[in-house]
Amino acid sequence: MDSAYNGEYKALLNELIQGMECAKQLRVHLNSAASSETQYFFLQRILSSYEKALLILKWRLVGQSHPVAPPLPGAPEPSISLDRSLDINNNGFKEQQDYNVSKKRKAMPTWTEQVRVGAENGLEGPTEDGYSWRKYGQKDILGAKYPRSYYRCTFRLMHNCWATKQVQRSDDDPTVFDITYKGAHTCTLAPTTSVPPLRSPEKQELKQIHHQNENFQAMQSNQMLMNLRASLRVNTDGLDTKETAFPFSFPPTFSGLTDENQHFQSSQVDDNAVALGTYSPSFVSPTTPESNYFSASQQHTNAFKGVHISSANTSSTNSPIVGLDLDYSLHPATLDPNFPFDTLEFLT
DNA sequence: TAAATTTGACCTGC
DNA sequence: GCAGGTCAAATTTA
Repeated sequence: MDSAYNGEYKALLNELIQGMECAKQLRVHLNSAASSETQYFFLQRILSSYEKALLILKWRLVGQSHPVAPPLPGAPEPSISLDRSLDINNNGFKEQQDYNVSKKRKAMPTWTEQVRVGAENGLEGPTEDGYSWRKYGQKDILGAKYPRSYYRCTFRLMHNCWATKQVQRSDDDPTVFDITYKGAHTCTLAPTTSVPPLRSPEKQELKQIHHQNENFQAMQSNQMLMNLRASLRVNTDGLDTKETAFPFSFPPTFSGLTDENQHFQSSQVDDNAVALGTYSPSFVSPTTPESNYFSASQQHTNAFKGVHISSANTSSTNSPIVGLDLDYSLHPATLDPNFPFDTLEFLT
């Protein structure tokens, strides 16, 4: 197995894991009567993971490295388009005869993503995809309410990177951006963090929308924290057996609500729960308050488990039922299944 | 002052 | 000929 194949395999595995994780989240949100926007967000993430996984498989099947790791810097790309609505047949793959190598601009590999500007991704959506872009044009598109912006890789000259992307705001939903990527990046040594932030109109609009959402989310989070604090029950069935070998992964950290002073007592825990000590909520997701994240630690083994606690307000009782899912363990080899966890706390 | 964005002109493909 | 895509000079920003 060569290194390129290793990289593709890992990327594929990563996409599938992400898709599975999002499906789990969606299931939780469906059961907890979360907002349709939250459910839509996870649905989009699942679809995106499937598309990227298919993209990787597709390139492997035609004997090419996928666009994340192109075969040769600056080389013309094979004629492959992944526009979901046009080019993928019933099997999800295009006919082999269409893979003609062409030097035409339109022949570059193309794929499209739809990104909703919302609480979950905020500014990390359309403009923060891990690469550095420079705007080189903007055009009014016939029949479209909003102009289309054209970006190319900042390192086109430095690293001969010919990746471009087009960003267009949806007519129907101004919070949705259609992003079309063309060409592969060959500038993996040039992370976004080394480049000053973009000053595009999209960025400014995104900031405004994000700011408007923040106040509402903080209010939601406070209410959720109070509800959870008032009636927390933890069901730890199967806590020590549901481990996986996948890397530990939590949602991005938000700089929003933090409350270090609130503690839940272990007396609030079900009889079948392991001794968890005190709960120290220091973080509640402001974006998905129905779902809050904890970590449970075993200090004697220096290991901890990722624990996903969700609350579902039931109509028959005033107490929200809190279910506990063990998602991933960071160091499964070092976990002692017979030893209780020392703490259960919100992630920060 | 360097780097990024804007915008009108030009190019390309259908 | 038209619409979309790109170029490059002018302008703006940090």
